[in-house]
Amino acid sequence: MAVSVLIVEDDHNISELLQMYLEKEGYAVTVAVDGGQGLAKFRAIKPDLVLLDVMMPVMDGWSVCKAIRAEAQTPVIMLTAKGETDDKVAGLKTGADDYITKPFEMKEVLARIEAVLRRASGVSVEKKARRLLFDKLIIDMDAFELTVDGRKVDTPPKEMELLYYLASSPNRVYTRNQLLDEVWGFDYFGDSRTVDVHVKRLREKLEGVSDKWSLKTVWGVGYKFEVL
Amino acid sequence: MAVSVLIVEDDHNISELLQMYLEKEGYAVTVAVDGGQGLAKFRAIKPDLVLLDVMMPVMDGWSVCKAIRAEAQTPVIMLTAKGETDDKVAGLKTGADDYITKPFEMKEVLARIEAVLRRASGVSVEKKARRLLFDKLIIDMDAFELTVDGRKVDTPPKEMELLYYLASSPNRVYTRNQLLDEVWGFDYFGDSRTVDVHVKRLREKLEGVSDKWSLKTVWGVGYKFEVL
DNA sequence: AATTGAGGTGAACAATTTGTAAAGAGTTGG
DNA sequence: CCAACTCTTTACAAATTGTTCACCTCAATT
Repeated sequence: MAVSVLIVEDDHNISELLQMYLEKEGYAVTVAVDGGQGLAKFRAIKPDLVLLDVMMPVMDGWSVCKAIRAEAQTPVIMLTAKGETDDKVAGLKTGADDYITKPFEMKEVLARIEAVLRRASGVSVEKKARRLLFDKLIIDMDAFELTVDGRKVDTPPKEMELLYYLASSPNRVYTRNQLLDEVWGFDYFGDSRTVDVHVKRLREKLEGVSDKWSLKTVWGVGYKFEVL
Repeated sequence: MAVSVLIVEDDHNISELLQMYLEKEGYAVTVAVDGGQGLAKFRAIKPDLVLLDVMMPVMDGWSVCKAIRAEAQTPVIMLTAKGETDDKVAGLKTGADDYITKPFEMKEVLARIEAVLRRASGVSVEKKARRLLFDKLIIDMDAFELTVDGRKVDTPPKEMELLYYLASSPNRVYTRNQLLDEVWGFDYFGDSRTVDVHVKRLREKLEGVSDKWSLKTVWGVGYKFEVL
């Protein structure tokens, strides 16, 4: 059963962006464009979590939050512009579980949603392994360390994330565009050859280390982390 | 089984704030709005701990405390307004276990509750170590002291907490935003570069002391306390 | 074998991130 | 209320990474 999220946000650009990203992650997303509609949809669908913009005409986020709190314990994450809220106590009183300051990164939003859901419990959020082990290779995203043949190898963020992503699904091929979407973010607009360069640099660090795995090119398609 | 706390407080703002924070920490909270109700609820639910406002109409905190003491050893923490210092003397007689002066910080309340519960024992509060030991480094959050190479080093609160947080999970990277959330509080809205400055000042105190650990920057990600 | 398009590679350049100093704001204790 | 201390912000230089581009190599197809 999918986890459902209600987005209450009057800025169409933002809500669309959120919706796209969350749906990609497997959430069932519903969007409301103002406080009143938000409350109505909240009652109708009883979502597992609410993303709530603070600044909205007519009925602002705090009021909606308070109303939601009056009838359910559904976790609420407020979307606030920086400096928008001076009164932290007021915020806490209306019962928000977390805040996200605009402008935000999608990765942060996802992380917070998972954190809040985990805290609120009841809803289980399955977690991916943050540490991948292969022959003479450890990809540790918690420590953000790449260990090759027992030695730590300094590796920049993009390379780490790319390798982690590929190695998370061994033997599966990804096109450059898929990798750009997943590792760089779907809002990235750049040359797909950028992927090649990162693969090349990863290969410099990884080649000849083990014959049990390798970063392979699938001609005309993309790349994969092949494990024998 | 959750630890239960009874809050006896006539100021609705304060009790609500306390309740919210404590519930977030996993406590089962019950609120009473005056002394009489407090005593009734105390008898009904037999909480593990009582937070008791001193200034209340009709039946004040001291009377309630005395009544509680007459029938149980349940730990009691008194909430006193600043300037009611004479209350401390009275408090000793009525058997309160601790005092918190308004206005208080939630962190302090949580710390005291845990301290009192630990002292009173019987109730087990699984706790993180408040004292971390590394080569030539002692981070003691109970004494709030940092000992580097055998010498006490005067260290401001934020730096202590930041170091403690990082050192609590050695080798794990935290982003600036995660650190702001955990150390500064999730309702903190400020520049993430503030973290950098605190790290810098910590480094001044810590650099060159031991080769077994260090405060490392993970470029593009954040910071970690690395232990070899 | 030639052709064509995809991938490899090195280097330049651009963009981002971090270290640091210093100033100003905020707090605390006497 | 002042003095001392702490925290936050800001600015700029330095370091590092990310991106693009040109050119070369290689694979598949005819």
